[in-house]
Amino acid sequence: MSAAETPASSNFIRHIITKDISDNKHNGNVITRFPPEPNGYLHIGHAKSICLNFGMAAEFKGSCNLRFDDTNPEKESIEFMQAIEQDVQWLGFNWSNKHHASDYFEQLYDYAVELIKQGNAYVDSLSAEQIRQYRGTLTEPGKESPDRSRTIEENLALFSAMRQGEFDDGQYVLRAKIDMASPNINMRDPALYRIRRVHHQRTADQWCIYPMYDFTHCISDAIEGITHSLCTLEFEAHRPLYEWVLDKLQTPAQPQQIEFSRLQLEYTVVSKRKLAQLVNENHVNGWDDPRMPTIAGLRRAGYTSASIRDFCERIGITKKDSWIEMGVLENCIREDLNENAPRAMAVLHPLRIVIENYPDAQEEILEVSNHPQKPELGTRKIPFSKVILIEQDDFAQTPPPKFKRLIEGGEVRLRSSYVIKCNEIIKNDAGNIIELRCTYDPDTLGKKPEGRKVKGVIHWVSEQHALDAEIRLYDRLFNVANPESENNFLDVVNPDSLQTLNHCKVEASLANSEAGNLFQFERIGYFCVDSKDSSAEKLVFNRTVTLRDTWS
RNA sequence: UGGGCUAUCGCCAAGCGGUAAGGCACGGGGUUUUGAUCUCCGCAUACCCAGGUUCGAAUCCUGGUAGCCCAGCCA
Repeated sequence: MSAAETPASSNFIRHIITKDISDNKHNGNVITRFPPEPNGYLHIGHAKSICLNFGMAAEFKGSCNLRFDDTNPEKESIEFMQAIEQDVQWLGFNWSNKHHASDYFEQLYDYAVELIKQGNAYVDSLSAEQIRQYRGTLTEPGKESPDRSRTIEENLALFSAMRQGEFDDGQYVLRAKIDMASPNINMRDPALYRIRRVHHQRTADQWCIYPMYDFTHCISDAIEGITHSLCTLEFEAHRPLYEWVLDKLQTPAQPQQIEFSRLQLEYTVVSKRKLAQLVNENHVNGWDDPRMPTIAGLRRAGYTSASIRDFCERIGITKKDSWIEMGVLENCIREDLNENAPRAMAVLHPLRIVIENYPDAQEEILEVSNHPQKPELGTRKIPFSKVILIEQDDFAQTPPPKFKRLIEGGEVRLRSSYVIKCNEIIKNDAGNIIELRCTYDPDTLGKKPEGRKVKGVIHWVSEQHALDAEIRLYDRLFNVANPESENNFLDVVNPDSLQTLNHCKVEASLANSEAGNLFQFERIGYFCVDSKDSSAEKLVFNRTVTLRDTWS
């Protein structure tokens, strides 16, 4: 894991923690937490937060908790919790402790009672709509609720009755008594508890009142002894409230909230609501669709956890509103796979070639290196025979300038094999090229041809030995850099984000591949054996990313 | 036009008063049985703008400008 390595460049959070340690703040401890709400799958933006929280803890010999912020049962589920745990672990991190905000419901209730006893919270009977009106605007102060002057005894009785289920949903709400004229709208008597008769995935029907984020999060942090509560920038305006609550209550610790900017990645969306919509309206095939920026989607597409960690390291941590180019993410997986993925040959759009001077029944077994720069990755055996398949666009009847593949009367190198020459083009009645007649030079296996230069090298498979495969070519999900800025982001979904090729031919050695295996199909890109749909009977590969292409 | 935050190369990002790191992208050369990889070279007299302090400013001060966040009984 990269956490132990010396970072190439630092960030402001590391500076803060370093200084806190040298000041012996929090007794020199570093305890962080990753606190997702289990209302969807984790995405690449969460990966940034996970790497930061777990990374800082590891770097400073501290600890990091996983905490489910499960205070809004309407949207949450066990399925999401399980997926989240799996994704965090897959990313390579282990939490010190696993908690749930719901573990603290009883303590939270007691703290709320304490606030009421102090005169710092009250039960309000205003409707949601009235509260909104009373709140004022950005430029005008709000006005106080008539219930603000309720006595402590009344508030205590009412709050208890709220818990006992004596009121309807929405009839009352517990509010912090702060300042209805605060220039920070979040401080205008924010709601702390609401009545909601919803079955909770963990506490079942034990509660009919649920604490709000602003009340729950700071106290949960304090209970767990969190020292540095790292969150995204939109919570910046909530920090005064976070501190207000902890200041009023006698909590076991004084965590410090620090905000950083959330990840924005071009050509995708990173909002759980929108990702859920893509799934629910079937624009993609589930949360783990390889086009999704979810951890599960990236994993299924073939991204390694190391590449995602590398990405998070490279983009850095700041408070700037920044947009990361998709090329940065793609570059991370290319770098990993170039280094580690064994090579193989696959023909996506086959064109038949008959080698006229090759003996009919002959077949040779070629021993081919799995990686051109890493002999330690071994070799594999590839059969060569009279009829082979090449990529349709590796032949051109009227070649464009600088074309260095096969042309009529020209020669080309078959990767890891012989040099062939095209003698004749066979077309069908419709005028389409259906076959090429070639000859091979038997003296070019493993050596350069005599007296001439052959520039092009193309990949191929032996027709009779090749395996059928379905290959899924994925492209960016959206065709504009910032889909979120559209009136309706669904209008800019890329209709060609998935192209399924059903009659591809791959080399025979791939018969033994297993779900999740990664390969570089030479000259095409990196591909992953699909973890759900691939089988021995029907191989299915997902394109993770193309090779860099400086020609076309 | 309330409050908070941010502004360094096309995109990220170091820098914390001593004279602009690095990555991605891009351009060019070399190697190469992947137009891949690898490798070499180039790529901000300049840090949102305008003043000021200083021997010296991206870093400090003053005043602007632009962008982002906040008016859920969501998180």
